Amino acid sequence: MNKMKKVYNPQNIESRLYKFWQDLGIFKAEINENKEPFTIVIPPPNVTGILHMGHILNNTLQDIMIRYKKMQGFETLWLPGTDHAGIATQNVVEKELAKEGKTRFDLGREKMIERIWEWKDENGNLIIDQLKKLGSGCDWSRERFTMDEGLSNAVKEVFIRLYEKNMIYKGKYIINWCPRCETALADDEVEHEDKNSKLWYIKYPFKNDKNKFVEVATTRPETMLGDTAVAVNPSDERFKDLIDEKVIVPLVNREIEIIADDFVDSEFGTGCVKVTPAHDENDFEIGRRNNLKKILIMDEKGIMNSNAGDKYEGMDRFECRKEVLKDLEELGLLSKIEDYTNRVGHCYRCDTVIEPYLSNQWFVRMKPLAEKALEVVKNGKIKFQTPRWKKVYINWLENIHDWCISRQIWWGHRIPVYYCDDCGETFVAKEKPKTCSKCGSDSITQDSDVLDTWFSSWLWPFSTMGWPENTPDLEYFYPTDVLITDPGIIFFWVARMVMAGMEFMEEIPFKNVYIHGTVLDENKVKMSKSLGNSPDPIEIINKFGADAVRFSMVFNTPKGNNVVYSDSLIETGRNFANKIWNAARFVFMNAEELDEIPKLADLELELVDEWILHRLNEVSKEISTAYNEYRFNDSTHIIYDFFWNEFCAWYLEIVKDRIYNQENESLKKTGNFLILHVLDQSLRMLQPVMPFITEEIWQRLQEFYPKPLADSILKTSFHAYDKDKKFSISARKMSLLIDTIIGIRGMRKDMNVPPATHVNIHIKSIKDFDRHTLQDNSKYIQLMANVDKIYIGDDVVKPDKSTASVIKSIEIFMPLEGVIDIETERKRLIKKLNKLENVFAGCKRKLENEQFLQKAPAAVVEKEKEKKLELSSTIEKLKANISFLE
RNA sequence: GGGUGAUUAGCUCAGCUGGUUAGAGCGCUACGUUCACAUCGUAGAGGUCACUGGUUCGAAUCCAGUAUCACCCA
Repeated sequence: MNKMKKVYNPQNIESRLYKFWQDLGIFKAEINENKEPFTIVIPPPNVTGILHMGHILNNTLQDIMIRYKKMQGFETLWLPGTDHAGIATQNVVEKELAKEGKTRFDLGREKMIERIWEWKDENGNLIIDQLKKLGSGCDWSRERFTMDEGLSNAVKEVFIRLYEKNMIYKGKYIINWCPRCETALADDEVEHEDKNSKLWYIKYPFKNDKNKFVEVATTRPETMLGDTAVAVNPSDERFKDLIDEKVIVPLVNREIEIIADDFVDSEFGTGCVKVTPAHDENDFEIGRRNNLKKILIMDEKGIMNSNAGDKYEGMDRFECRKEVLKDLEELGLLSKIEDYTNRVGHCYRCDTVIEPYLSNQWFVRMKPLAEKALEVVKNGKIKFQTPRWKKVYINWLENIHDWCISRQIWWGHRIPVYYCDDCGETFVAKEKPKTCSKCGSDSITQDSDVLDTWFSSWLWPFSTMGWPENTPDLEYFYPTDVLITDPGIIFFWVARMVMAGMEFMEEIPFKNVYIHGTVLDENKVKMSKSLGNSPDPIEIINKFGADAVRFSMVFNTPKGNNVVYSDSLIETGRNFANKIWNAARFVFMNAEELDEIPKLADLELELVDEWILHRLNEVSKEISTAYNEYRFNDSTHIIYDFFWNEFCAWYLEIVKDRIYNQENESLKKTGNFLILHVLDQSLRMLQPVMPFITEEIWQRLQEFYPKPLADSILKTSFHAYDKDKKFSISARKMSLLIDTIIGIRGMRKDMNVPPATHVNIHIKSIKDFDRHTLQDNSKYIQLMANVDKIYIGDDVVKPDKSTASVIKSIEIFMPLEGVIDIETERKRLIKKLNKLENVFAGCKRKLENEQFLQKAPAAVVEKEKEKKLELSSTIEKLKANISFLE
């Protein structure tokens, strides 16, 4: 066997093992009718993306479920892939082009798309490789990309089906326009940011009396150039008489009317609102209700056009804002400027300020889709494992707007709509028609827009499995079991995937949704690319090991809550990995190879053996339950405590003596087997979280078995809870011994007795159970508390010059020639006494309360009585020991 | 403006359907290198569970309100 280094170094081990798993084909899912499937589709990362800390958490959780379920005997599939990220990817390549002094228009559509494919082939795999470094057990043979042929076909299919059901329409509406990307965006692609801004009050003169004005307030004064009305609330008494009056829009000298509309909030500004139907969503609605003209005053780049007037034409929108204000000021029409905080929309891909813009776009009618998506969540068919997000989901769907799906870019799925250049007829089809069925023309042009990237990823749970074909994969693996993702994506994915699943598969896409927390930096700020506050996870993996990163993230992320990241967090995992490594190292240094694997029933067990088997059994149940309930955080704490504190700190320490000194061959054999057995079982329970180190050690462990159990730990099974393997009495005994040992250690410390100094101990114990337990296992006490001679009896008396301690009903005395300081000793005991007396008082009060005795459950009352009895016994003994000191 | 959540040890947080002597990790203090591990061991200090009411025999836990903070949507 290779010698194990004193400190665990994950560096070489991890990459070697990932290759080992792939060579074994261990992540490859096969359709197997004898097994139940367990499926997860990855929320496809962006092809331009690089791994950030959120991905680490997200993919670790998915991997844990996959690995755990695999060991539970499920046929597991974790289907990976990436999405094409239309705007983002095109932006990346446009930036490259800019360096060469070119734009996409220099290349032309076809060449540009070719160029992006090249970029994708070269760089698109970065994030996939990073996922492998993390250890993700994805089935890479099934890897998908949203622009694969199959997935593209699914997109066309869906567009056509919706179009034919009249659920897709084209129309001129206000949409979110990014003047830099020069495309429309959906509502949820806009990020709102609080901005310290101004509210400008502008006077519009009346047509008939240039010395009278109405005053409006606005945060975007440049839009006044496109105003086609001023609106007031019809019930606002102040302005009743003004309705239908005509006013003049300054600077452009347009004559507009004062109209009445319920939408106007009388409290806001002056109560009179300027209306710009072509540049504001609410104004658009007002315009629609009142039949107003819609005047577009800027172009696709955010440059003012001729409608803005000669003076402003050609100016950038923000430049124009300054000019407009200056000019109004000069005319004396700017009456007031107030500080104002408003929410300004920004493009989620390039952070440019969004312009609400009147534009001809394609939309999906969402209401009918939303209804079904609401139903399956409300009736519990889809379960949110973190329930607070269910409310967010429902709230969004109940207030849903139609979805703008067209984008004015080139990279993506081109809209499968064709127009006859001659007669204008529209065709919706997967392939371009050769001739126009109406006029026979062969001059046919495809719609130039592409579809929103999310229009392909909402199909992901089934398009990746071959839909619209009815494939065996779809038959077997769909619906998937759980979607694990972060809250930012509830609308983009979760909700839309449910809609798509219900609409096209007539079946939910996943049975569970697990929304995990967000990774924050040390100042509790969300990590983001633009802030640059996210560390490079790969550097962290290189520094600490993937296992350490995985473990630490899960260990520190409570269910559904955020995690505050710092490097020191990862030290928890690194230290734990090192602990596991060294425990294994100890086992391997001391264990002897087994000729055969013994049956537990044939082994002679002593107390500590029964105890550790008992704990192993209980812990395996707790962990399984935790995983099944998606309590990842709990599961890591349970295994951490068991391994570190119970197995290492107690079992291994006690069993050392047996291995080194014991003469009883039978017990020696037990110890030898159990250190291997408990290590083996612990590794299996840890495997989902820390796959690398557990595999590495487990492989080495095989050398102690007559023959290897399997070629990978992933092919073994998780420890199954056995209710017949409870050793409750032994657990009680062990806990008494542990309390006693800790008590003695505390006495040493309190009395400043160096650990190396041997002491003798006298224990008085009246209860038979306690006394026998202590007597039968006194060697544990000697070993673990470093005690020489030990006297245990019901008639033990306190030796001269000794310090005392009372543990429940047990009195412990430690003779200390010459070192006892009466005052120190008194303080020690009185401190303990005070604490217990407080507890006792509370206990007594409860039991004297008639209501409590009558109304509390009998078991609770009984427990309280026992507690009181025990406390009074301890207190009595403490008092006696204090009185000895007087 | 609407919605969702948070407030427990110096820091980051657990504490599920009310009954614990309120826990963990990190940090802190003291002591410790008889060799699995100093990425360690042993022992310890540290909390009016944001505030005010209410329900209850009993509230960190349930309800209402107040304050502060965070996130999402308009």
